[in-house]
Amino acid sequence: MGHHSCCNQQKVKRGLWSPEEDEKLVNYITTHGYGCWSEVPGKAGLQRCGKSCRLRWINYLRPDIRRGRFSVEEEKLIINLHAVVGNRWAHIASHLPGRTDNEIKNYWNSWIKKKIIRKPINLPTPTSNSSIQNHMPTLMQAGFMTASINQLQPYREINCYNSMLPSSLPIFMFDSANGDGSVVGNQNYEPLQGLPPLPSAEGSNGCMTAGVDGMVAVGPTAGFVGDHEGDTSGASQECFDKSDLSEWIGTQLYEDLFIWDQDSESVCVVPQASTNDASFASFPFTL
DNA sequence: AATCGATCCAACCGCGAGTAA
DNA sequence: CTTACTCGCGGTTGGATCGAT
Repeated sequence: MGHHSCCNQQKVKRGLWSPEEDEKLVNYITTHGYGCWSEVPGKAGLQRCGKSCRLRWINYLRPDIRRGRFSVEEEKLIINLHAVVGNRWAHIASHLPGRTDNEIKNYWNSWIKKKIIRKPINLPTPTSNSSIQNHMPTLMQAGFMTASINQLQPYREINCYNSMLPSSLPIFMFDSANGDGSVVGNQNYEPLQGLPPLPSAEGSNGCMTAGVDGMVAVGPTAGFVGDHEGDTSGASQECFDKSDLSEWIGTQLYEDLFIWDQDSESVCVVPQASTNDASFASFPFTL
């Protein structure tokens, strides 16, 4: 495509920066500052566009930049922040002094590739929900954290595999009786402490529509997951909006989550870092 | 040593927001 | 109100590097 508007009137160099260009930019910025990036190339004697200068300075040349591998603490912080704000890299970077949004984004994308790209596995034909339970080790071996929902009915029907789940794994059900999505607990039916109430569920604002015997599972870094496969109520397949759930999700991190839908006799996988419906739907496992 | 696929990451692109004229 | 322009952001690309064979 075309160049930036700020580059149209001049012949600009592109590609990697040379040490000489870096030196010119650093010398100019350190003595004059950068009030207007579009003026920087001309005044600094660079055949670059202002946008390129800005990017080079912010991502590489500024003195407070921190390079090298991310520490464990930084990694945790990135994961936690991503669970809250999603792909708002600049926001995440603002919490990590010396790190750039670009660096964090690159790190995250490569991390994602390592963590979530897995091949589908063959699952056995279930005769009952317990048969799924029998094969949980297989799923675990394949690298998935697993959970199972006996029936997608109100929360009292939750049937999970307690020993295989972290105690903090949040599962919350949409209560069709009162249109309230406020029931939150872990697989032991214990309410999770210190969590704010779920956002109100209103179909018009991206939250799950009232009246659906739906289920929402908070996946790993996902903000939301759609309601269950096989829902024939005709109601919305809308999800809780990620931003609405961000406070609730907080700093939790989970591995892939298996959801067993008895109605459709299928298992769906909520992949790590799934961030939308499409991603959810792209991992169906029909038995 | 050579080859080649995988991975990394610096840089580019397009878009939206803000703002001045 | 409209237009033009700049800045900043997130998504994407492609060259450089790494590692396995």
